[in-house]
Amino acid sequence: MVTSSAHERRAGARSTYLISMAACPTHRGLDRLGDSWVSLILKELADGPRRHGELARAVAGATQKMLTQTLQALQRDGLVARSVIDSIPPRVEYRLTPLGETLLPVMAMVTEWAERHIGDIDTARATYDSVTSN
Amino acid sequence: MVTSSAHERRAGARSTYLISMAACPTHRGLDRLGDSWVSLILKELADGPRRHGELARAVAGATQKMLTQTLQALQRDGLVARSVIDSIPPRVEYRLTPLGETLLPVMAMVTEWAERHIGDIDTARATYDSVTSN
DNA sequence: CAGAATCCAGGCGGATACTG
DNA sequence: CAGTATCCGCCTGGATTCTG
Repeated sequence: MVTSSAHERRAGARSTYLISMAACPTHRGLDRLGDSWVSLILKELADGPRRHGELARAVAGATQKMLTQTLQALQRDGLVARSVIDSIPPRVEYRLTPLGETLLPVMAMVTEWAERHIGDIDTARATYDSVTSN
Repeated sequence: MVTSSAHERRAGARSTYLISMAACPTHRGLDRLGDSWVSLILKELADGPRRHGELARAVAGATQKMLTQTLQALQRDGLVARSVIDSIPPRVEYRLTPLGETLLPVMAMVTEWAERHIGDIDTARATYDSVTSN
């Protein structure tokens, strides 16, 4: 099993605070979106279906392992659909499900925010570092 | 140093693919927001300044270590401001910076999406699991 | 009360090799 | 081409203890 987040897992181990956060949808949602390669994959699939190999190239930097793993997680959550056209060689296509498409506007907003403010963050970071560590 | 994301660090280690993702603002933004406790802290600070202890209680489930660590990261990114009113016992207040406040609409949208669709995700997940593992 | 410091298990993700 | 399986180092985050 590849799916449940670190928190879910740990929450299962000890008994406490299941209540306080496990049920928070926002937290859970961000947990998915934050999952390292999700944003890149989603961005790629936003333009239409992609084959496995195409994704591998587009999302360069992701290990093949991570790519498959992430795609499976997205599939499990019903955000991405996988279809096999078995021929030789095999073709596998991934596409957004309708549910997955509802994510695009959200992603767009995050992107807009990030592009607008990433500079401020870098500045703040540089300032903080120079003040702190010298 | 507590700050740089797993990817940044690993990207530094090996030389490849710095190009393809390190610079993507969306990815970087989500990397922050996805940071496990950020959403909960932000949610709390959205209603106004909070003391350390208040946050500790509100974000129950976070270790003291994680709380401090996350707050420092947010501070470094210029999203949260820390002010010390030194008295005995000491008071420390955290509040959103103006930059941090620009995040609230984004968070709101994520929250709305999550609340609306988290059910679908759970359904999809249950279906997937029952099909896969039986 | 706020937080820094240390110790340590367990999980994450990279590299590699192998199947249909 | 698409995907699985195994091995393993490193980082993350929890528990605990100690200051101002």
